[in-house]
Amino acid sequence: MEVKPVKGTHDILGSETLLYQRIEDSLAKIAHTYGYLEYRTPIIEHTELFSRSVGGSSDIVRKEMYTFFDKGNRSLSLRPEVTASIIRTIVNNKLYASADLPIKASYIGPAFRYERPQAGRYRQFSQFGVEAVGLDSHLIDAEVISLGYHALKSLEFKDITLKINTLGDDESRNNYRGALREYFTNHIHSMCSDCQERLQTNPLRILDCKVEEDRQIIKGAPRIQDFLSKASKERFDKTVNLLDALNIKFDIDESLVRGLDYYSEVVFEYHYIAPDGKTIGALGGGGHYSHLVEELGGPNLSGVGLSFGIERLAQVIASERLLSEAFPLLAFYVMPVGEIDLEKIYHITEKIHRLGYPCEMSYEVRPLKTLFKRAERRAALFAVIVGSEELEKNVITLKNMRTKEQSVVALDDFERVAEQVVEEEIIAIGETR
RNA sequence: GCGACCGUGGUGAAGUGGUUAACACAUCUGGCUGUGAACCAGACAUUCGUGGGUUCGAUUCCCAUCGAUCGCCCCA
Repeated sequence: MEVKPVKGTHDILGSETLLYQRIEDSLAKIAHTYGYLEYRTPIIEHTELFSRSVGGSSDIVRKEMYTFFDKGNRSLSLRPEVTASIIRTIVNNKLYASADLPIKASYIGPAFRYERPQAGRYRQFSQFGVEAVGLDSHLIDAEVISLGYHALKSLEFKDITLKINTLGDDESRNNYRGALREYFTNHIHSMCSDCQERLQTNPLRILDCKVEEDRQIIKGAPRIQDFLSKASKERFDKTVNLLDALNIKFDIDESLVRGLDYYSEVVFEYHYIAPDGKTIGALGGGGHYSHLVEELGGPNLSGVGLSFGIERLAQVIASERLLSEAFPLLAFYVMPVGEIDLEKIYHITEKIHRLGYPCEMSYEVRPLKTLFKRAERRAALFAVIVGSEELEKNVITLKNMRTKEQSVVALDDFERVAEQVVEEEIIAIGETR
């Protein structure tokens, strides 16, 4: 009986992995540029960590967590996101006491949510993100938003929609939440069942509802802008003005709420709309949090963070053919010809490995026709043809797969020729793209 | 959690209640002792996701189940 992969998981194989590595390298580099160092935390945590951070009223905690009891009867969960773990380790290690603030952490790794898989959504997926903890300023909010924006730019995304909103501070939100409850209570009988539930749990979420009839009602709802405290309003204006000055385009979207309970003040999401109009939800998003550190047992420090879904990035990059030039190729494919000692061919191949070039040999003698097909499949730059004629003279026949030009090279001279010819070919290929 | 649609070889796929399950690509063998094309001949699914039912007979009809894909919800 064949064993299938677990629903919502996926294998990443061979050349696809090259794309993932390319994306991850690019993201890590951006984070490093902004001064964020990578933190690696476990993928299993005490369930309590997430119920206290992500929030008991969030869908993520209520119905999407992989929760189980271990043999010591501890309730553990696979992490549905990484922010909580980063904050936990900052608190555990009391980094706030010794490090300069803000503490800047980046992360990359798997997260798990039990949802129905669909386009750009998996039960195990990878997140990249950053957290800046311990500085309460529009400067750091803008920095994180800018970092995300430029991360997408570095991956050659062109049409990014950046949505921004503010949820205000505690005072603003309490007042606003009360006003929303009051408003929607009068209309709730004609609204969808989800909204009826949201009215109890988190009325802010009603603003996100996609049901057409409900949207009409939502249009008349009170707006957060009218309930913002002076401090929140000023802070948001400063953030937005700074982004303007940085030449980052964004849309203010008052319906943007986000499903994790710990956010306050600025929140944002990055969206991509394909030329054919298709979307796959948010590529990434984040926001500011005021009480998360305290909630997890640390001092009263605020933070701001963002995260991206690697699979979603990869999906767009693959379908829009971004980054197509970036993949490493096989430099040499070694082809044995005729009746020949394959060990001698292997020695030549080993020599090329020692020089540091990606290289493979055919482990069997096949018609050259077949070997050329294999070389093509491997996107090899050069064929190295070796038969008894070559072995006798201590040479190899070197053929450029693209131009089909062919020359005979002395084995003793191979290192020098290879260096020159590979470099030239990489440049030439770059120019034809 | 709700809904739609699908499940035939390595891949893309056609098909029918009844005897050899099309076709194409890929792969392999040979025609052709060493150069990527083309051509020719041949090989390649004891079997149509899994389990059950209807039937003389099921890949085809029915039910269940699992899985893929997509939409809603939510989010990455």
